[in-house]
Amino acid sequence: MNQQIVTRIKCKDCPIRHRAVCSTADETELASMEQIKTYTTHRAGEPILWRGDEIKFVASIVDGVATLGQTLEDGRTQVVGLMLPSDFIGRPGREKSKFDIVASTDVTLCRFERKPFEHLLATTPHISQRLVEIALDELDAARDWMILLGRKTASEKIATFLSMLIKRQHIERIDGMQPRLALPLTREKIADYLALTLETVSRQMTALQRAGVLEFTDRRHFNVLDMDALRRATGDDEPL
Amino acid sequence: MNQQIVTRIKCKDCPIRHRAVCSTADETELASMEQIKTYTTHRAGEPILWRGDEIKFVASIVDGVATLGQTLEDGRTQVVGLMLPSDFIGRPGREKSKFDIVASTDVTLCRFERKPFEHLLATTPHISQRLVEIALDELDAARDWMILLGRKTASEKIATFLSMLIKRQHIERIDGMQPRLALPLTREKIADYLALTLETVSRQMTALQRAGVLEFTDRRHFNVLDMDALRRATGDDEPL
DNA sequence: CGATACCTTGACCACTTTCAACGTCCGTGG
DNA sequence: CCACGGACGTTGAAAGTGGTCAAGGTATCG
Repeated sequence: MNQQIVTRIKCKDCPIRHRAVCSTADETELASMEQIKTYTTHRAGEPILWRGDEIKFVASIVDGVATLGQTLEDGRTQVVGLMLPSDFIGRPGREKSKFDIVASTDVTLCRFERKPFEHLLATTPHISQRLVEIALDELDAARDWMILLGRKTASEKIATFLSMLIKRQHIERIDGMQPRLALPLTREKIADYLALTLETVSRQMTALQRAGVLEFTDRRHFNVLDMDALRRATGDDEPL
Repeated sequence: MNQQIVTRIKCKDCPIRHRAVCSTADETELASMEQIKTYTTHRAGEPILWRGDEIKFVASIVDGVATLGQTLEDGRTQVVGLMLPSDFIGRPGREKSKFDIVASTDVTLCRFERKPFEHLLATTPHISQRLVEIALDELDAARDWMILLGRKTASEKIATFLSMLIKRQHIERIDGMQPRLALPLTREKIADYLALTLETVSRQMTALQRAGVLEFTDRRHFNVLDMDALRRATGDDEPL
């Protein structure tokens, strides 16, 4: 698993303090979390947890991007979730993982051993309530992704994916500046997330560029030139 | 909304008593639920809740089948969840529904007004814990469906759908008897659930019948002749 | 008995995949 | 510093799966 323990950061100074599972914890509760947490890092491409593995820990993503994936017996794969900073990994109350979790960029986790965390949950209503909210939000997100997978065209899928990245990374247009984005996934992983092939992903991104909607500066970075056009291209009736 | 209030059934005699949100409630807790519950019925085809509607109530499905659906602006639709008896409808803590909920067969609900139910949740840990389990199970189910939508072929989708019906309705093969199934959805709704067209659904079902895997007695009922073949046709590596 | 909703089947077509070749970036080691 | 190798990405042509359009069949309910 090749993880490294890194220097502890104080919860107070944590970049995800106000969004993660700990966001509703008060000072005392935060102190007890601080005692049992560990930071670990995983290099891009490394697995964090395989399907079928025993779940020994849960964690919040502090930095980086990980994917939650599934595989059919003949090797077809589907990414079923994209985990960004503040997202929660693992499942209290479950022994084994149903999904592969893989670091897509370098990832830093704020990690809790499962048993102590379950104890914390049982004794800290603030944290368990927050976990319910997180689970319900993920359920909504999963259901939104189902209409994308089932009913959207390749170009709508790409536009929706890029819009989602902009939204979830809280990237705002500041006075006329065009939003600049980094793709945290390879074309192949994007394809696995959108249920396309990597060739189709490549072609559709090229098409969006040719249509003047965006402009790649290199293969992992682009500027959005026409945000409204991008939104219209998602096929959704409301801004994502 | 055209709903009818029907005679109350005692919780003790309720067919979903041991599986629904109330399953972990003790006698006292059950008594307080009994006080605030109402039974309502909805005829096949009637909407139970539209997207954007205020969520005035939550409910368990006692009998029948309902679908949870979404629509794109040009009318493309996707069913994102199939609600069977004991499943939970509605979202405590949310003001508005994100999905259309439609009765697919005649449906009987055990219904709670949202506010009193939220009060119950806050004061009854057994019930809120059960609701978390339900939400996490639904999240897993949604993610399983994502690989079906994204990566399975039309015939695998049909086989998976039929296998799921058999599993979720707890239909067992009793001494050599072949499982007999009722389809609770029209071909069109099945298509909306599997992200196919109704024509493809029809063709693939015919193909399964011609392959000797199943046998339709009429268009809404069939016998499974070869359960193993059906499982193999799902594309999954483990029996669903 | 007729109207309507539901289902089946066929022919054709389009979008995405597949297969293949080539191009580009980046890290490593000579 | 440059050359090599491997991973990643682009583009083109051909093929295939499922969609679309169309016609006809069947069950059910008034």
